[in-house]
Amino acid sequence: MELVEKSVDPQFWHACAGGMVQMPLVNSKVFYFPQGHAEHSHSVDFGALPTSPAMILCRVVGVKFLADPETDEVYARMRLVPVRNNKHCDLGEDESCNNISESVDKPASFAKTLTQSDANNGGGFSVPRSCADTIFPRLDYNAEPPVQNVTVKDALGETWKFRHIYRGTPRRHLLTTGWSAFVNQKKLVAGDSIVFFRANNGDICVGIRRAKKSGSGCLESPYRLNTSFENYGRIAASLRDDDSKVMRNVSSTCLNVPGGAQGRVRLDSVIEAASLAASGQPFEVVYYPRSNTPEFCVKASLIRTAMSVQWHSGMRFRMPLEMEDSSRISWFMGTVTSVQATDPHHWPDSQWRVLQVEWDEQGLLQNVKCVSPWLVEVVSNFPTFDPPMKRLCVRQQSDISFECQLPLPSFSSSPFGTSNLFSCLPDNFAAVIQGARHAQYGGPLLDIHPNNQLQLGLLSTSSQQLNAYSEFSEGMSRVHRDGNNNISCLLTIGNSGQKIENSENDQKPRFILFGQPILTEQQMFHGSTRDPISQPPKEKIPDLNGEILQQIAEFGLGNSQCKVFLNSVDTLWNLDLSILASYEELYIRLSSIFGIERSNLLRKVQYCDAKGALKHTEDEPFSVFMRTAKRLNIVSNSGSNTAGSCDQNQIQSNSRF
Amino acid sequence: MELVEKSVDPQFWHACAGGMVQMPLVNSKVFYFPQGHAEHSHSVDFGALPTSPAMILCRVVGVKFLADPETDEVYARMRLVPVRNNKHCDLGEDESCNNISESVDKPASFAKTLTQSDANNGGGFSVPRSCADTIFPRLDYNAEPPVQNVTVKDALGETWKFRHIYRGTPRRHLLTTGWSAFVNQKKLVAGDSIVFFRANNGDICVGIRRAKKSGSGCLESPYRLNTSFENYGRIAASLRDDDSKVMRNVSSTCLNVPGGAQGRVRLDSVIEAASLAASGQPFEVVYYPRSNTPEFCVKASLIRTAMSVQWHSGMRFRMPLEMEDSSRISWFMGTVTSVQATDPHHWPDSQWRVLQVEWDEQGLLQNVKCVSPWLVEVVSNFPTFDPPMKRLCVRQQSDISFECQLPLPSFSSSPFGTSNLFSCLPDNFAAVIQGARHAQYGGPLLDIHPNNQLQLGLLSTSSQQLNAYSEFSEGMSRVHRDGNNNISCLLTIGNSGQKIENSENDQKPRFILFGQPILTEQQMFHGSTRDPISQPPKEKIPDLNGEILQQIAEFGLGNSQCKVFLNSVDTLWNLDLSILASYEELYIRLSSIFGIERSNLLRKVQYCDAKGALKHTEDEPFSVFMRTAKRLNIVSNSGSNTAGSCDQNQIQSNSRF
DNA sequence: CTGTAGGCCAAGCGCCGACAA
DNA sequence: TTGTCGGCGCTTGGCCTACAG
Repeated sequence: MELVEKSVDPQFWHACAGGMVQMPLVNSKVFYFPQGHAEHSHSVDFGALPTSPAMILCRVVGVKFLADPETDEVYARMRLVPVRNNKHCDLGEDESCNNISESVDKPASFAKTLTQSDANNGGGFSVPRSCADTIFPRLDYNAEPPVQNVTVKDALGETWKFRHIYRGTPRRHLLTTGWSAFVNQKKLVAGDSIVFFRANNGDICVGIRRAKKSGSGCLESPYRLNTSFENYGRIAASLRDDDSKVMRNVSSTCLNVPGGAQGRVRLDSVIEAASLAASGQPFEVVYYPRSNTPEFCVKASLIRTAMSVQWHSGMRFRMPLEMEDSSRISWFMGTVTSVQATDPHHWPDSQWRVLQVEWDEQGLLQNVKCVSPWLVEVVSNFPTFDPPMKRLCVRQQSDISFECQLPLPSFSSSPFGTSNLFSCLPDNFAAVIQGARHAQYGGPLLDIHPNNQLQLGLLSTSSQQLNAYSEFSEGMSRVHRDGNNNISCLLTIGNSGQKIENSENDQKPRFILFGQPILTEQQMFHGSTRDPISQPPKEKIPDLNGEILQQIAEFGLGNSQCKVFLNSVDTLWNLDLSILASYEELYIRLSSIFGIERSNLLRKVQYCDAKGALKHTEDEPFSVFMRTAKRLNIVSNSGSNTAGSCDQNQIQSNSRF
Repeated sequence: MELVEKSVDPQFWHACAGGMVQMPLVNSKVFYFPQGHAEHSHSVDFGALPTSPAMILCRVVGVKFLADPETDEVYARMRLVPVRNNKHCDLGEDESCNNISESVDKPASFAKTLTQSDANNGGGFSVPRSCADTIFPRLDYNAEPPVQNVTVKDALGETWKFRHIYRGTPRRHLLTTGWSAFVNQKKLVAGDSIVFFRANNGDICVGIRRAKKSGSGCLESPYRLNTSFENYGRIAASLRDDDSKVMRNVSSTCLNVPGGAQGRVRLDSVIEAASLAASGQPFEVVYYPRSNTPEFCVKASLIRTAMSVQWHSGMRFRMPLEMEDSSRISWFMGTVTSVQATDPHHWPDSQWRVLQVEWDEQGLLQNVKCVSPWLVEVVSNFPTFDPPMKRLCVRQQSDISFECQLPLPSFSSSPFGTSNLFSCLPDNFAAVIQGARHAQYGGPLLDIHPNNQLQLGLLSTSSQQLNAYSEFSEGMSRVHRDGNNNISCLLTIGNSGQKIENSENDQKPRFILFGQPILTEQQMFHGSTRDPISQPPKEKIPDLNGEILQQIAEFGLGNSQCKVFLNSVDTLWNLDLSILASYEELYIRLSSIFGIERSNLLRKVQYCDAKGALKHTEDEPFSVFMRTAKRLNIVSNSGSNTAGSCDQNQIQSNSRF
C-alpha cells in the first residue's frame, strides 16, 4: 500500500498532528502495548492476538513521518527492536535532547477549523489576521488592493496556489482563487481543520485534520484526547471504549470510509507486530496521531513512573483532553473507582486501562470507563469521600484566613506528617508528577526534587462545597520558599504587606505549580540540591514573553509557557500554561498557589503610549477584570512592546506574568 | 472489504463481463491453477506460493456474481472443493445443460464504448438505434418530441433516471437529463464502455466496463483477450507477461489505483487458496473477468482435451482476442516455437503457458511469449517452415486454378494420406477443435465429426508470399460435400457454371468454417453420421437472420452468427462470424472455403422499395463492393424487411448470407 | 445512423462589500 | 476581527440543431 512513502517534514508533521504530539526519538525506549495496538486498529477482538506480554520494552530504531495519500492525514511508521535486558537505564538524556532541539526554532504554524463560509462552495477562506501575519509572506499594503499569490505545499508534496487578498470593510485577509479547488479536491467540509505551516526555509505548507466522522458508527465525541502536559510518549484514552460490540462490527466498515482516520491499521498487522515483538524480533507499527485511541508505544520512563505509584480506589486525578475543535485543552477530573485488568484472561497483569474511573462531569466522558495510569495526573493522594476527613486549620500571617485540610494518607508505605504543612510527600508522588509532566522548554532545568514537597489542599469550610474543593485543589502543591520575596507578578497579593509563609531555609525551596517546578533565578544559577538527578542549567531561558502571549492568544492558552515575574527580585518563573483553559482558571490556580482568595487578587494593567512604551501600571482587582472580559476564554492583546497598530493614548491591557 | 456482497443478476453479470465469458456452473469441474491465480493477482513472485500441484481438479460448489462498489466492475467469487479421485468422468452433460439454459432466453444487452461526446461534460449520450429498439421501452413516436424517462439499475443496485428523447435532424435517440450526473458519479471517460441490459422482467440495467488504464504501469494493450469461441471456462493470455520485473513492482501500486481492474486480488489470498487447494480443503477464489489475465479455473474437459494433443514446435495455431473497444474479436495467428514449463523449478510439469510462441503479426502481441494450450486452436498440424514442403497441385473444375499444398505430416502417430485430399485428420485434431470451440446457439447440433475432414491449405505459388498463405489458410478446413448443390449465397461464384469439387458420397458431408461445422439442412434433419457423439438435432434453428445481421452491424461483426443460404436448395448454414473483423475478412474466408478467388466473388445486392420489400437482386463483384466501402469495417444496413425510415426508391444494400 | 461542433440559455461558482457578532 | 449574507458577473453545464462522415 505504502510503497510510495514520501516523507513529510517532521516539523510540518508535528504541526499537523497537533502541537502536543511528539513522536519518540530514534534510540529512545518505549513500551509497546499489543493491547493498545489492537485498539488503535479498532479491533478489540483480543482473542485473535497471539500470546504475548502485555508490554514489551523496545528501542526505537526508526521513525518515518508520512501522510495518507487519500486523506492527507499524517501518520507515523515506527520501527522497534525489543530490548531484552529490561534494566533501568537512564533515559534522561534523550528527553532533554528532544526538548532542546524542539524548542530551538519551532517554525510558525496556524490551525483553523473551517467554518461554513470557508467550506462552502464558491466561497473563499477567511484568513485570521495572525495567520496572515505569521505564516504568509507580507502583503504590500500600499497596493490597491493588497494582493499576492501564495504557493503552498500539502502533506503529499503537491503544490497549491491561492490568491491572498486583503480587502472588504473592514479589511480582512482572504484566500479566494484556488481555494475552492482545494476544498473540492481535498473534500473538505465545515468542521475539518487546516494547518498552515511556515518552514524555516520560508516554504508554506498546508495540512489537513479531518473532523471526526459523525454517524459512521466509529468513535465520535466532541472531545479529542491529547497530550497536553507531556511532550512525548503521550496518549489519550479512547472514548466510548465500552462499546466493544459496535466496534467489532464497525472495524471493517471503517476501512471503507475514505477520509476516516479510523481503521487504517489492520488487525493482521497488529497480530504480526505483536508476534514479532513477543519473539524479540524487530517489527514495525503504524500510528495515526489523530485517531481517538491512546498511543500504544509509550515512553518507557513514563510507564515506569506511573507503575511506581500505588494506584488504589478513591484517588483523585485529572486528564487532559483536546477539544474537538483543536482550540484548547480541557482537564477533566475523576476518581479511581477500582484497579483491575481489562482483560484478565489474556493479560492479567496489564496496566493498559487498569484504572476504572468515574468522572466529575456528567455526560462527556461517561463512556470512558477505564484509563491507563500514565494518562492521568494524580491530583490528590488521599481519598475524597470514603475516609472521614480530618480538618486542620492553618492560620496565615495575612489577614486573609482560610482553612486547609490535610486528610490522613490512605497509603501506609510513606510517612505523612499531619502537623507540619511542609513535611514530605512520598517520593513516588513527586515522581508521578515528573513522569506525567514534561516541560517544553528548559530541559534539564526542570528536574525536580522528590522531597520536601507538600500537597496543599484548599478546602472550603462547608462539606457541601466539594465541587469548590476540587476546583481549588487540582494538583496544587506548595513547598516552602524563601519568604522574603514580595510576590507581585501579574497577580499581586491583595495588600502589599502580605507575605507568604516561610519555614526552614535548609530545605531546598521549590514551587510546584500544576506539577511543574518553579525555580527562582537564584535557584537556577546558584542553587544546588540534594537531588542527584538535578543538573545545573546550561543557559538562561530566553525571554519568550511576547511570543508566548501571542500563542496564548492563538491557541486559547493551550500549549504555552509563560514566565512569572517576581518583581521584587526580578525572578523568572517558568510556568507551563498548557493546562489552562482560560484566564479565569489561571487566576484560580495562582490564587491557590499563593494562598490568596480570588477576590483579593490583583491584575497588573500596563498603560503604554503609542510606541508601546510603558507609562505606568495599575493593579486591577480580579473581579473588575472578569466583569470586563466578555467570555471566560478571553484573549489579551499581544503583550509585546512593539507598538504596531496601537492607537495613541489607547490603554493597552498587557498580561505579563 | 466485501462485507456487503450484493449479488448481481447472473445474466446481467455476464452481459457486463462480456458476451464470451461464462462462469462454470455449480457442480461442474474445473482445474485450478495456482500459477494462474497468482498471475491474476499480478504477482509473479511464485516463490511466495506454497508447494502445490500445478493444477488441481475441483468441483465448483458455489459461484457468487458480484460487482465492485468502487468501480462497478463485475467479479465473481467461486467456492471450490478439490476432487480427490481424479477419474475421467464424463463431463459432457453439464456442458450441454449449460448451453441450453444459456441459449433459451438470453436477455438483450447492448454495449457501447463512450465517445468523446458521450463522456463530455454537459453532453448527452447518443443511443444507438438498435440499443433503443432492443433495450429501452418503446417510445411514443407520435408525440412531439418522443420522450420518456428511463429508470435503470447499475450493478450495485442503485437506480438512475435518464431522459430518453428522440430528436434532431436526422432523428436519433439520446439520453439527456441524468446522463451527466451518471458520467460524473461513475467517473466515466471516453473509452469506457457501458452495457445496457434488459432483464426478462423488463428491468433495465446499466453496467460499466472501464477502459484499461494507460500510463499506470500495469498491463496495457489495445487488445483484450477474450473467450470468443468457447462459451465457458475460457481464458485469455496475459499480455506482456515477460515483464516480470515491472509487474513485481507494479503489483502493489496498482492496488492503489482506483477504478483499475488490476490488483484486486491480493497475493495473500492466492497463497491461502493454493494452500487449501493443495491440502484438499475447500477454498474460495475471486475472479475479475475483465482483467487482462487468463482464467485460472478452467473447465476440466477443456484441459483434458488440450492435454491430449501432442504439442510440438512448429504447430500453427490461432488465438482469439477481443479488441480493446470490445467491439469485435480478432484472431491472431502464431507458431509454437517450443514447449517448456515457464517455471521449471516450482512446477516442472505445469501446462500453464507451456507453449512458447511467435506471432505472425508484428508488434501487437510481441510481448506475449507463452500461452496455455487450451487458449489456442490448432490450425495446422504440420510445420510451416522447417520441413521441406511438398507441393501438390489440384486442378479445380472451374476455370480458376490454384495450387494446393499438402505438406507431410510432422507427427507420426496418425496416418496422413498425401494422395487423397479427403483422408482423415487424426482424431485428436478434431477434438481440439471441439474443445476449443463452443457454439453459442444450437448446442448439440454442432457436434462435429472427427473424421473425414481435411485441412486444405491454399498457398500461392511463390514462396515469398507466405503471408498470403497464412492469410488464406487460417483455420480453413474443407471436407467434401454433395457437389450437386449450387453454391450462391451472398457470395456467388464468379460464373454460375462453376462447381465445387465433390467426391465420395458415402463420406459424411461436412463443412468446417473456421473450425465451425456447417451443416446443410439435409444433414441437419436427415444425416446420420458414424460419429457416436453426434446427435440428431432436436429442433430447427430459428430464423435469426434479421437479428443476426443487426448484431453484425452493431458489433462490427463481432460475436455473431449468421446463416449461409445455398439458394439452389435453400439450405441454412450456421456460421460463427465472431472471428471476423471485417467484411473483407469474411470474403477472404468464404473465398477460401469454396475455393474461389476473391476477384471472382460476387456480392448479392438487394434492391428494395420504400417498404423494404425486395424488388430484385444483383450480383456485385467483390472488387466493386470494396471500392465503394470506405473503410474495411463497413457496416451494412440491417437486412430486415421492416421498412422503417427507408426513403422511397432508395437503394438499400442488404447483405444477406 | 451517429459523432462532433457550436449556439443558446440558465444554474451556480466564485468574488465582492455590507453588516453584525 | 471574522462569520455570514446577498449581489452580481462570468464560467460552465446542459439541451438543442446543423452538418458531415
